[in-house]
Amino acid sequence: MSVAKKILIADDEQDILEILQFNLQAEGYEIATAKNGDEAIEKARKFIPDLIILDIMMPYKNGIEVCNILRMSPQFKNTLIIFLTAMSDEGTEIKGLETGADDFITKPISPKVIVSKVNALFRRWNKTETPIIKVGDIEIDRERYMVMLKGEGVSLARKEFELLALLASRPGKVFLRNEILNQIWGTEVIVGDRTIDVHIRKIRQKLGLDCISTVKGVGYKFEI
Amino acid sequence: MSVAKKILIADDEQDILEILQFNLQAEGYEIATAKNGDEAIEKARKFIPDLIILDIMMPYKNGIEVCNILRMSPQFKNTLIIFLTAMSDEGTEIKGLETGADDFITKPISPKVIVSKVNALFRRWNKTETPIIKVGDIEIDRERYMVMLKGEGVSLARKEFELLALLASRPGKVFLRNEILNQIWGTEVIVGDRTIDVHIRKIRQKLGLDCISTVKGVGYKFEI
DNA sequence: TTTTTACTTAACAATTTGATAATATATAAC
DNA sequence: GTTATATATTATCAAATTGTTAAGTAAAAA
Repeated sequence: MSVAKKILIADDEQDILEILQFNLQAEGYEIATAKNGDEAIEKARKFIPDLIILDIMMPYKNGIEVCNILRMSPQFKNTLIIFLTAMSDEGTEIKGLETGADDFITKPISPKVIVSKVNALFRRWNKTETPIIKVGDIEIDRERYMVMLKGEGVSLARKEFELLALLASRPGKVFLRNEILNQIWGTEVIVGDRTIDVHIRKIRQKLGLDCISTVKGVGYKFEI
Repeated sequence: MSVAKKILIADDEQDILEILQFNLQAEGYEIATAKNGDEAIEKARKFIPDLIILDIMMPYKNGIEVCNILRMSPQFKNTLIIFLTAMSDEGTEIKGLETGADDFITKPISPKVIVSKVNALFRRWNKTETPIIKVGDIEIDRERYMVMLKGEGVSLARKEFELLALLASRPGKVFLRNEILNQIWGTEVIVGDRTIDVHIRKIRQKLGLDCISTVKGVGYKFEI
């Protein structure tokens, strides 16, 4: 199973924020919210979402401005952006699409429609995006199920690979043991306490590199 | 620039057909039109469009039915489909997306919006599919159903050929067993667990070359 | 009809993987 | 420094996965 996709929602109406947050969380997405343009930019930089839902009309920088600013930085070149627009102002819609938005949704919004669109966007996006993670000397190619260490291929078993890919998907972030269990083993399967350790050990052994560090009492993190 | 992309538009309202045709033609697309569901299917088979714009409400098979029928044939597995829906009938929209549509547009339509969406979709989908795949010493001609190995023709049975062509369509990518089953056998047919293995074995045998590698617990990939 | 070909399945061998138990080691708390 | 707790390490074994061969079936070709 892959990592939960992150979505940032920016809207000045509290109701909409809550409705969207609730519905998208129920689909398994990880959500952050912002109440205005400036906050949206700030949160985007911290949260690094895969998708940003931007209301066009917001105080302190509108959605289009936010989109333009974010798109300038290479970090957000490939981030999906959906605009939320109050009326069917055609000019705005077009402008939005040309700014680099990937879709737009007209208010009043319907939770089901939004969830559908979001799912569809990710489905499509998954196909085109290259799932390669590069950190330092390590290159993790989820499509090829390959790990390259200084150009040399290292062969990991499935669980090992998935575990490494999970940790490396967000270098620096500490993954709780529970998080790891949920992501790799799912909620149904129950495995013993030492299972994660053993897999971690095998990864360390095979990579011969100290890139996974233990945070005692908490979990593990990937770092160079 | 490559060959003009082909778009089939199916709608029972003459006005809409004309407006869309005019606008999309102006963008350089090659257009075919249909006035009802049956005609849409017929034209699709002849015209082999890259994108189909389907009105939901049409006489003789509605858009969803057309979509379902087309998606059954592997020829249209990767064709883009956009639904055109009259009112924001939420249920229909959802159903459409789950049927395999890639997007939907709500009437009343705006030519500009549609052109934008179409352009955006193609931009995203721009994975040029060549009928001939060349990797190393191997040449796979999907049109002629022929495999050449170092200039020598190798004769593969149909399933073998399709399997090889699928794997070779993206060298390096690991295809999950499920993916393979869906692509080659379709969702309806159910075959045993060892079927894929046996075909893989035959391909390996006939090619006498180690170009398909197993990723245990995951699937197979084509590599030189 | 007979023969050939393509496809699928069954059965078993070979291999790999994943989980656990048992023990050792490190780290934090006292 | 000692104790308690968490993690590391290793070996072992069961389960899951794939490889291989042979054989059966149905459709196409001769």
